[in-house]
Amino acid sequence: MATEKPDRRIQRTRKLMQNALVTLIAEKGYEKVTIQDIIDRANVGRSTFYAHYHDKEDLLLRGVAEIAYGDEVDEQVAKDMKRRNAAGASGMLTTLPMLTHVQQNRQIHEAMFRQSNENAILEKGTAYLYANIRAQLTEMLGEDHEASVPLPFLARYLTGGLIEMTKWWLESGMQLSPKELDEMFQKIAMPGVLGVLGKE
Amino acid sequence: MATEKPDRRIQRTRKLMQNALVTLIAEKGYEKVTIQDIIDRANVGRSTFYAHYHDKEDLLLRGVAEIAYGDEVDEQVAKDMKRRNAAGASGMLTTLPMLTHVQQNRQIHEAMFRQSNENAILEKGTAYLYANIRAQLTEMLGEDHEASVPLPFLARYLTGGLIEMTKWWLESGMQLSPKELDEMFQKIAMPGVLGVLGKE
DNA sequence: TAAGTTATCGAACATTTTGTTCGGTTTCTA
DNA sequence: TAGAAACCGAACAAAATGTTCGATAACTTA
Repeated sequence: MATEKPDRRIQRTRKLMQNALVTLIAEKGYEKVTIQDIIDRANVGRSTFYAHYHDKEDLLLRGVAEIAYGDEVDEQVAKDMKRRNAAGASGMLTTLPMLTHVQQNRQIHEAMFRQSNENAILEKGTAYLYANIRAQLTEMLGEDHEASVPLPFLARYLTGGLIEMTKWWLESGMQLSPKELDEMFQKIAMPGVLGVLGKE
Repeated sequence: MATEKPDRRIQRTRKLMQNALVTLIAEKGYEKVTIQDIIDRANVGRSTFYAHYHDKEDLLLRGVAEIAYGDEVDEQVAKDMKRRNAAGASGMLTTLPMLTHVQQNRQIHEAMFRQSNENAILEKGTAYLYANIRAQLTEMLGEDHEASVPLPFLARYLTGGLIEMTKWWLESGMQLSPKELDEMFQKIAMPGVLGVLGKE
């Protein structure tokens, strides 16, 4: 599958630049990282950078992202999924391998999410939505009940689902009315919500 | 609440720059938009831009984001929520006002999501996760059943929830084990999934 | 291990983008 | 209509990007 291993110098240089980018993102955020920062941290020449990657994003995608979501990971997850099928775990989605993978590659994922927080306007919208949802959940729960999962966790989950659902809506040309979309959302979200809130 | 209305020239100039940024993001993506692009499109002087905003992100946050998630919007949603409470719609989350708002401010939201797609590494991870989830759903559904919502919609919703949940996990210091997190996810997600797949 | 290939270095350079300054002009408010 | 405030735009400094090329160092393979 993988082509022959390249020259050692190439491997070294690329790994140096990949690590440099990841740690720099963790420190100051993706946008604020300059090429100069990267080559200083990696201690490689300027022209060397451009010999490997076209620009910063190229390094991120072809370099860093492959560590997190390349072929090796795919194989690992595929293996874990087979094991899950063998164990006969139907009625649930297999997400454990992915969560384990996040734990094992924590730094890369922190860099990844750190970058996502740089989307200022989306972050503001997300925070707004989260606060709204969380308030509603608190109200729904009342004082006499206790949820079987942390409320912030539940609110974050719903916020993320709602936003991704909205992206789908826009990307697919807004064929549905807000009312139709809302009904679909209630249908897939509420059973689980009512369950953990002890309100079934 | 709102302070006295500023000079007309200020209102005009800011609106021009805000619109310029939104349309430019829609065209070429946030990162590729330069200050020069903005002032050309808005047809204002260079120094004028810096008289109002510190940089591009400042315009996005203090300018554009306020249109989408400022005080006026808050009031609107609050009003709609009160109406919903009056209608006694318990057992569901109030998201319809937000969806309507997205529909009414489509261009801004498209710009917002367009920017989020510029996070190359997160996008790759999301696409990977989406493909995985969608495949699992297809398998779970089988051939004899039909889902009551579009499968891509469901898969996107779950993907978004899963990612936001993971961000929460990391941000809160990874206190829980992958197994515990997975169990919580199954608990809140699966009832709705099994419901729409007709597998209860 | 020697020969030949390939990667890296680093300085120099053109280009682009950013951010600031300031005197002159236009537009607003009262 | 007079004074205040905003806008213009050219000119500039500084920072970052991206390219080139000859010299040097490191690797591979026979």
